[in-house]
Amino acid sequence: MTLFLSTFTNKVDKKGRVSVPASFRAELTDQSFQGIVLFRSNVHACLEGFAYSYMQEIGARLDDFDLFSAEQDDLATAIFGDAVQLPWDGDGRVMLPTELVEFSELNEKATFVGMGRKFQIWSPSVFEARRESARQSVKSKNMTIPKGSGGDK
Amino acid sequence: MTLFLSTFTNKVDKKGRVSVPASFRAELTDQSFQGIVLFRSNVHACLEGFAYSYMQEIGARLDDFDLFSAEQDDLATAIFGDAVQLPWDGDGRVMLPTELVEFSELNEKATFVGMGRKFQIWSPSVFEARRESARQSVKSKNMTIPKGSGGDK
DNA sequence: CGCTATCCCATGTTATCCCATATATATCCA
DNA sequence: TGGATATATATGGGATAACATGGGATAGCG
Repeated sequence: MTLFLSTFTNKVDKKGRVSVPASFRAELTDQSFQGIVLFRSNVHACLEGFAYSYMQEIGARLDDFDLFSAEQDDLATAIFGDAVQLPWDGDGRVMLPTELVEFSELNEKATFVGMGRKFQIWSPSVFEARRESARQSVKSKNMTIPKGSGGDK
Repeated sequence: MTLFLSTFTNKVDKKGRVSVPASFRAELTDQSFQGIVLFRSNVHACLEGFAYSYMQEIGARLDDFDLFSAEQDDLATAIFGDAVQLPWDGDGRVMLPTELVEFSELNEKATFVGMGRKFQIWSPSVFEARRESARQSVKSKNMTIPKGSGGDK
């Protein structure tokens, strides 16, 4: 099972290419498609990345809906229509489409954030702000982690 | 397993030809018929495209209806009766029949929308509205994709 | 014969491939 | 232990192929 961990910041070259962190690639070697699938986040100014196999899984689940039903149509349009399929080259780099670069404000560097089954791609400066706001939120609302989980790192 | 992803907008030239996106073609190379199967959507002002193999599966699903039921008859007529087989040329272009062009208001550009097992072809401007409505619908109705391959929807 | 679709080739743009280099970490042997 | 050599990763850039598109030539069909 794929598990994306840790944070890496790589350079976006003038061709629009960026190296996918090697440890992320290692999680994705056994799939039919050599690359990643990206979406725009509908919450933050960042991109969300998934394994191609994860998309296949969603495709299979959508088959449980009635063909031509309104739900199936809406979901398929919102999910698959918005997805972008990016193969990597021999050196593990992908080409970020300009729309996605603009959307997530990736000017010269891209921060890959592992989030388990998925990962996110941020502009480093935007991500710093996001990380800080998350920290503040946890602090002010006095959030805690429910018992049973492993504890702080 | 075929999986149509992302959206592509291509030009319709004065001969009525459109390039089928290369990534879509790649999903369809292994079939006996070199081309796509199209018919008019029963819901939207767009065209629906399928892999030939998926048409066979639809046929199988239709068998779940009573052989002479009114619904089976209606669906079979709407889907199979309306279907058009379009072979592509050496460069991956298909000729859109004028009835289909008029039905879906494809004047000079055509937007191919990946929807997993199938894809749709829209007039770009019409699709913009559709995309927004699909997003809203997913959001407001709180739609989710069922977990696992089980039956719940 | 005239219309239209199919085939074929040309073109510009852009992505992909491939190799070179830098840097860091790991490995090995004296 | 030290120092030199390997391995993996990230990055830069030139050569090449792929793709979308235009248009002419040819073949089929009415």
